[in-house]
Amino acid sequence: MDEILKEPTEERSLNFLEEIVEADLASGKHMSILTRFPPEPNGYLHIGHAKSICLNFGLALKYGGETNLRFDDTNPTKEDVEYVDSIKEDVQWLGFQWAKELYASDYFEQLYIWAQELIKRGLAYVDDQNQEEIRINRGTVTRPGVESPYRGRSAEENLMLFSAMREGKFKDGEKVLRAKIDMSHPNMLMRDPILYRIIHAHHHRTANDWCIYPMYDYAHGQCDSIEKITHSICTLEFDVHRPLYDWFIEKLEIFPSKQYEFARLNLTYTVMSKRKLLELVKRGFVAGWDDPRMPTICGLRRRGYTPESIRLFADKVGVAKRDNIIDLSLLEWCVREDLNKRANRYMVVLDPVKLTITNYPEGTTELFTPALNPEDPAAGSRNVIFSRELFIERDDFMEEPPKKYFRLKPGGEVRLKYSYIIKCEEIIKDENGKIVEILCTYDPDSRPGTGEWRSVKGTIHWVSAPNAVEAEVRLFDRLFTNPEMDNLDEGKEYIDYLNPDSLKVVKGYAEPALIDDKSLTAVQFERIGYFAKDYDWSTNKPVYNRTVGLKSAW
RNA sequence: UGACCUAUGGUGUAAUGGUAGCACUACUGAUUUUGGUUCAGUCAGUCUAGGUUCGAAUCCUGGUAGGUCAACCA
Repeated sequence: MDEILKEPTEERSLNFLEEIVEADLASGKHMSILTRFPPEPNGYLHIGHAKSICLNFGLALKYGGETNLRFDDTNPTKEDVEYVDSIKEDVQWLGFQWAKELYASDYFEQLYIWAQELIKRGLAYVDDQNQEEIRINRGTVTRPGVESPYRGRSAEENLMLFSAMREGKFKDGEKVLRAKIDMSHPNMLMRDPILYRIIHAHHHRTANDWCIYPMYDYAHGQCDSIEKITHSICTLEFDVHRPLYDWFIEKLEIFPSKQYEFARLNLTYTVMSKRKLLELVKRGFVAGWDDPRMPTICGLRRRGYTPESIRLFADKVGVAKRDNIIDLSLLEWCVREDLNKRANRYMVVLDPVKLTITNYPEGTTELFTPALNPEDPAAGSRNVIFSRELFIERDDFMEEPPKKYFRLKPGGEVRLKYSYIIKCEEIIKDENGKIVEILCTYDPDSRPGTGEWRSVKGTIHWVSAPNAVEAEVRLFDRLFTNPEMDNLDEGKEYIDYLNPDSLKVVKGYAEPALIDDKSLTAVQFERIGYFAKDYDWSTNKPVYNRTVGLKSAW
């Protein structure tokens, strides 16, 4: 019994972050861990953030720690509560709960006091140079910078000026507070980085309390430190910021949070930059941030992706420090993997052609009760009405079929899913040669549950023509046609790769049971794909968004 | 003509000085009332040149390639 209970846990090696955490826990450096997810509320979360969320929350969950949600709101000109709300909703939808909801702006006063301390110790100064001068005097990556003429101001003068900055005595850009480090440092970030700049703008939380705002580098590490974050995980491009992160913590002698970097997620055929996504929305190429074609969490949600599938994906992509570009097919596999287990099945015909069973008695119907989901017996069953006149998929019949075509062909037999075997006897065409009706006969002895089971090569889906309900379907395809959206052809912009066929709306016919489906996940249209119920904004009629097609479904 | 980060099949990711493994993709085959699922299998990899070592994907050095950094963005 014990052996049965002892589930042979999947042998899985640790990623480098888990190794660091385990080492820190083992050495007693930390008794427990605290991570944080620190979005700037200036846009909606996307699948790339999902990786970061799963990493931060997942690490804490695995090692019995906690995770804070902290909004990095140090730039009032870009941020908005709209984004704060959507971020909270998306993190929760993904299935994570933060220990504390915090804001960098909660710490503005403490940050200000620490800045005064740096000034007193001769480690910071007020600079009067304008933006242009500061930029030029910073030097280049190959040439050292030039020290500011204001670098030698006394602590008293700096304190006075800094206080005047806070009191609003200066206009935007007139003065900044800089750290006094090394203008010839090989790392550009260490060439007297700016700590505070003047921005007379309304902040979504502190309103007009402040007109000076800390820069990312001055705020982030100290915020981590205040919260006693043990492992501050961010993406690779912040690697060069780490010396600065450590510099402030060391000089201020505060809790030694440590920063670790991992490679951000890239997906084929997908743009991940918030700036570009915002442009897609603003220029109307998509209906909004939650357009089902968007890689945003809310877009994926409307598309029918489950939180489980996204978490599975985050797990599958792994964590490392090398740049990567994940094949979209991995994401699609994760979605199918999850949905296959939980999606209810329905028959829907998207491109109908009429099929009449000539030897089936007119005016009679039959009821079949197939399982809603053969992968999950607990899902129950549904009623499917069978009749003399059906719709089948136009694709499921070929007059001149190739060799390995298993579906309906002249003189051929095929099983109608859940019901009888039929044989194609005659084709009726219109004056243009288009097939308008297929006449078949059925084998009454092939009824499931009666007599001996007979196998035929092909099984096709169908709906009863008199009973079918209309189902509007949105067939989404990838938004872009280029596999590497960060690696474009010369002279082209990402917008040039927009896929004109990314959205196709089709009116199909569905079995009536679909209407009553109450499941919260996408359903499977048999032999077609997974579809999530959505609503057309103007008509409020249900429409079905294609989540992902079935793998090689014809 | 700088500093830092990185380099394993087509794509990701393991192997921490000792048999290069796993997943996705592609392709075979078996099962199947979804050409789905499931199962079995095949193709395919250590950037390069030296060095250390009995032994190197792993350590060292040089080279090459890619990435990051010169916002009062994060």
